Amino acid sequence: MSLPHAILTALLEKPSSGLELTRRFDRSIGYFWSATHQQIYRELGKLEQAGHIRALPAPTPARGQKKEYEVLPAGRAELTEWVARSEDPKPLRSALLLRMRAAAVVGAPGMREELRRHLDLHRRQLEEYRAIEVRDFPPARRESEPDRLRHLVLRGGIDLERFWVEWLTQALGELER
Amino acid sequence: MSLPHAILTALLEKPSSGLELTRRFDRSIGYFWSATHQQIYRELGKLEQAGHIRALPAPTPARGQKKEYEVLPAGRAELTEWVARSEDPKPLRSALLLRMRAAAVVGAPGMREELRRHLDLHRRQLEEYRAIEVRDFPPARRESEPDRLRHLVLRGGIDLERFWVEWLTQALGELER
DNA sequence: CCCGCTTGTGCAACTAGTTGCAGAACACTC
DNA sequence: GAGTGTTCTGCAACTAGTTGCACAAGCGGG
Repeated sequence: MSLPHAILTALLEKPSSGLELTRRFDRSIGYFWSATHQQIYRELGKLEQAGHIRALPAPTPARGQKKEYEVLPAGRAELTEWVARSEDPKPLRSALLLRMRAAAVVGAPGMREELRRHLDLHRRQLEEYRAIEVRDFPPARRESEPDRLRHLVLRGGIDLERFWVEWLTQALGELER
Repeated sequence: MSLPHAILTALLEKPSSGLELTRRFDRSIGYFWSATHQQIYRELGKLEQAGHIRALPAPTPARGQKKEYEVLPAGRAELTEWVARSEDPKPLRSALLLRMRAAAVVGAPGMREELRRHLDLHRRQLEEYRAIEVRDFPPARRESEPDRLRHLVLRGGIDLERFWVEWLTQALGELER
C-alpha cells in the first residue's frame, strides 16, 4: 500500500500530470519506490475516486489531453496518518544473492561476468547519487528539517549502493582465487 | 522467475517435503528470497509438471500425506543455466525510505518510535546472522569453493543489516536534534 | 473410542506489479 | 493537407505474491 502514498508525496511537492509524475518517479522518488506509468495512471484514478486528489480544471477535457492533479486536504491527512503508521520491514529479496547460493550448489562459471556488470551498474548509480548530493545538498541546504530529512534519504541510497559495490568487489575477489 | 530456482537450490541441498521446504525458507534461503507455504506448494506442482523434480514414491499416496521431492537432471540443468543468466538488479523498494521522504513534506511526528522499532528488528537479525556465521563458518570451513560462496552470501546479509542499523541510528540522531 | 491438537497439503480469491498495445491531440514538414 | 513523430492517457491481460480457509492423517489423553 505504498504506491498511493508515494504519489501523494510527489504531488504535494509539486502538482503534476501523469506523465510528469512518471518522469519524476524515474529520477527521484523512484530511486526507492519505482513505478511504471500504467501503475501511476491507475492509482491516480483511484486516488481521485477516493477524494484524495483532484484534477485541476482543464480548458478542454478530453482523452489524450494533459491533466494536472493536486492533493486535497483529505489526501494530505491520509498521508500524515500513513507516515506515523507502523509496518514491518519486508524481508529482502535479492535474485543475485540467491544466484550466488545456487552457484554454491551447481557451480559458478559464468557468474563473474554478471557480477562485473552489476558492479558497474551500482558504481554508476552511486556516482549519480553523489552528484545529486553535491548539487542539491550543499552544507547551506542542510538546515531546515525537511532538507535534512531528504538528505537522510539520499544518504540511505548512497550507503546502500556503497554496500553493493563493496560486496560485489569482495565476491569477484573470491571467485578469482 | 526466482522462486522455482530457489526451490531447486533448496531441494538439491536436501530433498524435502513441502512443509520442510517452508521451514527451511523461514530460516535459510528465505533470508534473501522468502516465500509462503502456498507459493511453495504451487511451485512444486509446476516444477513436477515440467519434469524438473519428482515426488519420491510414497507407501500410500493420499491427500494430507507427506510427499518428498527430489531434483531430476532436467531440473539441475535448468538451475545451472539460470545461474549464468543475466538479469538487471531490480530497483530498491523501501517503504521506510519512502515514509521518510513523505515525512519531509508533512512532518515527522510519530516516526521516532517506528525507527526505534526497526532498529531493534535489524539489530536482532544482525545478531542472528552473526550467530550463524560463528556456528556454520569457522575458519576451517572456509576452504572449499561451495563453503566460501555460501559464506559470501551470509556476509552480504550481515553487511546489509549493518547498513540498516547504521542508517537508522543516524536517522534517529537527526530527528532528535 | 472420540475429541482436540499438530502436521501436512492444497484450493480460491485477492492485491500489487508488469507488459503490450492503442488512441487522441498536437506539432512539424514536405 | 497528408504523413510522420511525439506527448499524454489509458485499457486488457498477465505474472508474482498474499491471505484466508478447508480437509485429511496421525497422535495423545480422558
